[in-house]
Amino acid sequence: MKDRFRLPGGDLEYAVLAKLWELGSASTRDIHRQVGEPQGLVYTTIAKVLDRLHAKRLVDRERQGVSFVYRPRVDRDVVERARARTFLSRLLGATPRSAVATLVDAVESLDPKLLDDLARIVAARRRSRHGT
Amino acid sequence: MKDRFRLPGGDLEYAVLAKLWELGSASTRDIHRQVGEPQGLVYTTIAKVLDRLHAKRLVDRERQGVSFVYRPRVDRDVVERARARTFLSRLLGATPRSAVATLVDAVESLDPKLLDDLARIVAARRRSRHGT
DNA sequence: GACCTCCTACGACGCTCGTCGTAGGGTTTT
DNA sequence: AAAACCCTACGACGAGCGTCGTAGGAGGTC
Repeated sequence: MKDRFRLPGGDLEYAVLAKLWELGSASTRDIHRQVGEPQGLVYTTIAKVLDRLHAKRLVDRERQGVSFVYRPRVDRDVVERARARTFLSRLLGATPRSAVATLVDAVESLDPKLLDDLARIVAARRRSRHGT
Repeated sequence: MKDRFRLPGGDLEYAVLAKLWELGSASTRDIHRQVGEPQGLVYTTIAKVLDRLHAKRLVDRERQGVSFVYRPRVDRDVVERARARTFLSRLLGATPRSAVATLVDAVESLDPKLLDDLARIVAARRRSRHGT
């Protein structure tokens, strides 16, 4: 029975969590400097986000003197997969077929180079499926 | 100077809008029967959503006797493209490269058949790019 | 010891979206 | 006309998130 967690619902939550994956572990101050400050966010904003991440059981925290040190509690892959699924099923909704084209358009318009990555990855996935 | 609108932010808003595109025009009652009732939603919920869609300038309404008849004010393509871009840039975020793979995984896990559509569409897009 | 600094805890607020409830005003039915 | 019905307008509420402000503790500095 695996411990449940709730996905990060917003972009800031996700950015903070991503930074934690990157750093392995970090204090509120660390995260604030690296994620909050560049966006002009106040210290307590980051503290609150970390708090919610903790409430969602996405991170562990450990007291270190006065402050907390946070570290991810869930594998990045697991969260990212779930997140991608959530986004995608919302986007594709009821008519996946026709929406796939729109999705590809969006990928292209975001950065045409991504089309190459996309082609490569799709090809690989399909190949490995045939063997399955 | 094109008239601005705000994207539908939630799934219900989007579903209602999609139904309007499908029908061309419809009364609140129509939409309620086709979208609300199947989900157990009360009439006023749909009325409110339509109201917000109107406030977002996504639909026009016209009085017809006592009730309103709504019709889309913005092309489906335009909204869907914008929507896809929004979702995608949130999903891909800062590290598009690695996230594309996750995206493809999600597509596959949603419905493996979509991989074929995806491959086809990507191929077509890349071909037409080379000519560009 | 008085003071300054840093950290967390807690609560607030605004905005969005899903979801209703209710009031008030026409329309239809009896 | 009275009763029943339907429609919109308006307001509410809760949850999720981003965003702060402030209180109060714990430790270091003068």
